[in-house]
Amino acid sequence: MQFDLLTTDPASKARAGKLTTDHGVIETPIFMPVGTVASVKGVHQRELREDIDPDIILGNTYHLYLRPGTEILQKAGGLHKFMSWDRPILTDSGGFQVYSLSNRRKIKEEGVKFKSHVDGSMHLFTPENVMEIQRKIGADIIMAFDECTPYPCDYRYAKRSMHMTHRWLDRCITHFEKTPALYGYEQALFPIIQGSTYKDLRTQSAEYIANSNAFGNAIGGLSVGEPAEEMYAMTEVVTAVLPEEKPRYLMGVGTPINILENIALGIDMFDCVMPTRNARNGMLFTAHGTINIKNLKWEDDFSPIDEMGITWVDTEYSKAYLRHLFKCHELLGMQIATIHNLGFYMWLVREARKQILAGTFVTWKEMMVKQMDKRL
RNA sequence: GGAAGUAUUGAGCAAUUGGUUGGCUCGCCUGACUGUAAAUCAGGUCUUUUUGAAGCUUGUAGGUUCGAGUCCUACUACUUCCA
Repeated sequence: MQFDLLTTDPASKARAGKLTTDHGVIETPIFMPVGTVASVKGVHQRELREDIDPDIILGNTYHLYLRPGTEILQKAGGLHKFMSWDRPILTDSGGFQVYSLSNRRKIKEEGVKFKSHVDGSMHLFTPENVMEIQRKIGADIIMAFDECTPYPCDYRYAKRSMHMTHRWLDRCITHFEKTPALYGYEQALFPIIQGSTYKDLRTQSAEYIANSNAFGNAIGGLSVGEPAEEMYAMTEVVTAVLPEEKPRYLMGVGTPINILENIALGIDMFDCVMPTRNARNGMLFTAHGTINIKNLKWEDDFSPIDEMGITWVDTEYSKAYLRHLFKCHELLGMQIATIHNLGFYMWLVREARKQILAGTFVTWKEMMVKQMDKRL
């Protein structure tokens, strides 16, 4: 696996790079669609490949461990084969579930005891077994097991949690190095910076994570409800510490505007459920603002979903038709909206990359941020 | 022609022995959604009002009663059964 930093924007900290994996090249900055349980909800792999065309997608360790389980995934020959996706995959470790399933788990130094949201059974996640599970899932990039703290989070807790995440990282690395890749291609482990919204903790965590000398570095614990300004402030603090020559992944972000702002701060990789989830709930992202397609005002608007026509669905279908599908709870509506949103997100990061390479990123970004900050 | 039953806010249902109907579900309208317990969740949805609040309401018209969606009478509409 290799990361080549191609350009750094002179007017910002934005970067364009190239991450080469055994499953293909990832051009950064990149947005990674989320496919939690071995499916990017609402789209076929063929549509994903041909219409949306992301360089990499996400899976989730906690969810895949529960269903179908590591045994099945191993029998299948790994997640790529199981889900028929031959491009790169990144798996999150389950650290986010420590946060989002907070009422069904207990955190200890040893690890986290989970009550399954599927059948209520008890499971223990430790840095060690999370590495093993991720080896068996077989994603190209795997994540360290961390605690994603909520917002707001008091300083003492954030500090204690951060240190535990660091200790967990050491255990992750030790165990990762002890366990071989199972399917004949390389896997890289990304450590995760925590520290909530405290600059000193973030700096400290970034230093610790940078010292682990991993292939790439991730920023976690953001986009959990804090104001965007705080998120940007934390990104800035952290990127100042992280090595230039390694990819930086901001986990769980975000809105199109969040993504552009964080690209400007030096982030290379993003993932977020927003384009897919919001699509299923009737929200469309466009270059000119967001659309709630369920709104009455689209009832007789026969103009294309999106004049830009990034994906074929944009011009194939009208707003009135898409609204109709949503009002009737037709599955097709969610599929169309998902293809549209993911197509738009991919266009956004690809265009950002072009602008960075052309040296025009900042002007373009300012224009886009202004333009997208609207409801249609 | 005869008999029985039903009538509540867009729809469908609820509402103690008569004791504040405006409660529920759906629909509709509007929000929300950031490493997916999410095709989910929240709010609104009789009228007037900017809020606060005020007012009207259980097919129609009467009656009994301190008090009627609930009991009685007539009418109207619908449903079912018998001719």
